[in-house]
Amino acid sequence: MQNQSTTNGADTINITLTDRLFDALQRAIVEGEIPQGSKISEPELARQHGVSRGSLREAIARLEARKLVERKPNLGARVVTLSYEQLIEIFQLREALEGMAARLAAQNMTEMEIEELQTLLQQHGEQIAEQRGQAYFQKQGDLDFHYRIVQGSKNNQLIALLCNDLYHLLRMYRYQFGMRSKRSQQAYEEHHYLINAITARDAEMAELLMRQHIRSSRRNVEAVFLEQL
Amino acid sequence: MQNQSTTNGADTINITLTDRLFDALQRAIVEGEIPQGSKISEPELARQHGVSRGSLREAIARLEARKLVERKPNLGARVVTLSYEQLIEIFQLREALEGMAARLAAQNMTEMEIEELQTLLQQHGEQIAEQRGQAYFQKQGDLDFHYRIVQGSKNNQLIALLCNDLYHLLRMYRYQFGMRSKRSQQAYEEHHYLINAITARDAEMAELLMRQHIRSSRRNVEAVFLEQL
DNA sequence: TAAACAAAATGTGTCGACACATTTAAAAAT
DNA sequence: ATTTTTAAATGTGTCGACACATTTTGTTTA
Repeated sequence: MQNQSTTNGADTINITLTDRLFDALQRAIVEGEIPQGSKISEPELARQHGVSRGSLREAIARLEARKLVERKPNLGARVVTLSYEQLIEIFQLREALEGMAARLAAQNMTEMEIEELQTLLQQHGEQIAEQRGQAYFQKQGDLDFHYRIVQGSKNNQLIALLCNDLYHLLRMYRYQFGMRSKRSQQAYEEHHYLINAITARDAEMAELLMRQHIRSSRRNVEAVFLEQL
Repeated sequence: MQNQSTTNGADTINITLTDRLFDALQRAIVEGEIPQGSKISEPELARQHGVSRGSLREAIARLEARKLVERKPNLGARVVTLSYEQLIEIFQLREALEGMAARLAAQNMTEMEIEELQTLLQQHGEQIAEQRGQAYFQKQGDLDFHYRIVQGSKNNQLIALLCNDLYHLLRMYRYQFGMRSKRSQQAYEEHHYLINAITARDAEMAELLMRQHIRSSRRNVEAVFLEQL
């Protein structure tokens, strides 16, 4: 999930210049190094990275496909501006997609994958118990868990959509909105219910629980936002 | 739904060369003019369309983002090869996404939009009754209906995903696999139930019915495929 | 004849340059 | 001083050219 090279399955590691550029720019945008809404000057960026405009342009085109930048003809490209409304829309998307992923995972994960998932969850539990490790858990642990379930669906369309397209946009929100949440304990419990449903191969229940889980997460975000106003 | 110019919202109509190229290539691929799995030679295609390789390359990059072509570094681009497995995966995606769209549409469509949808459906009914108009109905009518519901969700992420990304890939399957179905009468009835749920603002039911509708459609495809073997 | 190698041909990745559009700065007019 | 017009500057869209990788062809060798 962390640093996949986007284009290649696994064969060739990050060869082309455009690939590296794309990864670099994506990181810079997601982490806010290049701020929201800022205009991207092709000549300047190309110079900064020591590449030609052509290569840069292809990289920008890919960023556009992932909805990290918006481009208007003859006016150039701007980094997207995140909004509360869009975040809610994304949560609705995730509810539908990851719900289906959980359903399929309950049907298609191997016994070994399920065991590994249980092990992972157990580690999370220990971390929470030990150090009340909120930091790690919510930032990486939650993502890991969801990631494995998506993979477990064995549906390549779903996997590509969630792990390539949506994932980075979501990461951008986490970075730039902070996304603090005191839900780690509850999230852990919800993960637990989910894994039980998957272990029991109860697809219907798995989907239901995943949707509830994501909806709870959304409500938490809504609450955090409201108290900020 | 038919020939939107992809990049622009509505302001500027298809200006850049790359835009036109992209639309032309997309059409050619979807309709099978450029056959599945065929290799794309950049110099040749560029010459045929009378453009430079640079412009063509950007167009190909967009096609890649829509999963209509696959590209491997230093080996070039190929038109995707459609498969039964992938089609099933797409149906699962649609079940999740359009189900959510129906749910949201029941909540967010205006009264006027609902009335228009009813009018549209009524027209479909007449066409079916009159001429047993299978041809039109299944090809365009069904798409129109689904399209309006997706729009009615008012969720821009969902709309972009379904109407831009997935739509053309699905169209490609319809073109190249034939996709004949004797389900038009039943599909019409299912649309009827759906519109009733939306009119009653019953979001839960709308999602359920849409998912059933798409699942039926998938089963029909599965059946057609099995009898072809 | 088949396999291994070498050389030519083709194709992709990357670059720099030019034409036109847009924005910014300056000058003119009210 | 404010607005309109004009000109300079910057930026995007498009092109053609070169370097390197891959494929194809032809040649040599077993």
